[in-house]
Amino acid sequence: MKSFIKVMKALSDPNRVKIVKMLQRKMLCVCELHYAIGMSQPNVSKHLKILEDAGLVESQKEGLWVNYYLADGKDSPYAAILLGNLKHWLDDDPEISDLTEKVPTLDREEICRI
Amino acid sequence: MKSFIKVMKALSDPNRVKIVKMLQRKMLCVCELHYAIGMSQPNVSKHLKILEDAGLVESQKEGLWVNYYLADGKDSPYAAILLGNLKHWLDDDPEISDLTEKVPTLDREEICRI
DNA sequence: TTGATATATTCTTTTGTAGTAATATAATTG
DNA sequence: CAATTATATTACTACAAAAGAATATATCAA
Repeated sequence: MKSFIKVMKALSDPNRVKIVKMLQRKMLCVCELHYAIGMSQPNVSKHLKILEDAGLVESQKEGLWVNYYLADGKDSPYAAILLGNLKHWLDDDPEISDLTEKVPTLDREEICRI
Repeated sequence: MKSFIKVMKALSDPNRVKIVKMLQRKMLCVCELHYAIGMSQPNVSKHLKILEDAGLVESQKEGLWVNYYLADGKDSPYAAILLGNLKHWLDDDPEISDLTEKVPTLDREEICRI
């Protein structure tokens, strides 16, 4: 029950859903999400932690950056199914599509080094 | 986005998940849920309203009783899919199975008329 | 080692959600 | 109509979650 609730709660916040939808396009670091969504960096970090705790997202360090990407679902079957559903869901939401269309143009070298 | 968030929020509460799992077995009235889960009657009513707003549950009056049952999913595709998933999910959870096993024995004539 | 940069954590404030208690509504029965 | 009963609503309290600000950690570069 607990792990199911964790997944549901993690996906109950619009900002976290935005993050998930963006990560569907490609792996992103914190500052790219921070820049694209317009959320504070600490906030992005906290939301990513919640998504990671729920088994929806994984991360890997790459020097100074931390790459976040969608989990494969081995940890949580609930997360796996929901991530599968979210592949098609919400694509027609303007707030979402605005963001996901931005993703391919994000260049962390340009965004973060300021 | 809004309707998706509504469904996720509705399913983010253990008590509401319990209600959904019980309604998988059969249609129930408020006092049956109140009695079985041990939650106060006003609380059950409020949770049912949240589930109904999310499109997960529907209701129909029958005299003094109000019968609640799982929605068919015409209102919300998100609700429909999640309800589908929840058919197999959480069946092995002891807290859930204790409740769902009780469902067939619930007799509203006996429970509510006191 | 010092400085710079990306990320994480903590603290505080604000907002939202769950629970309880009391009361209101609505349908049924006598 | 009055009394009863199932459900809904409201007001209030307690707790959890979200955002912002400040600071800490960790890695890289010079």
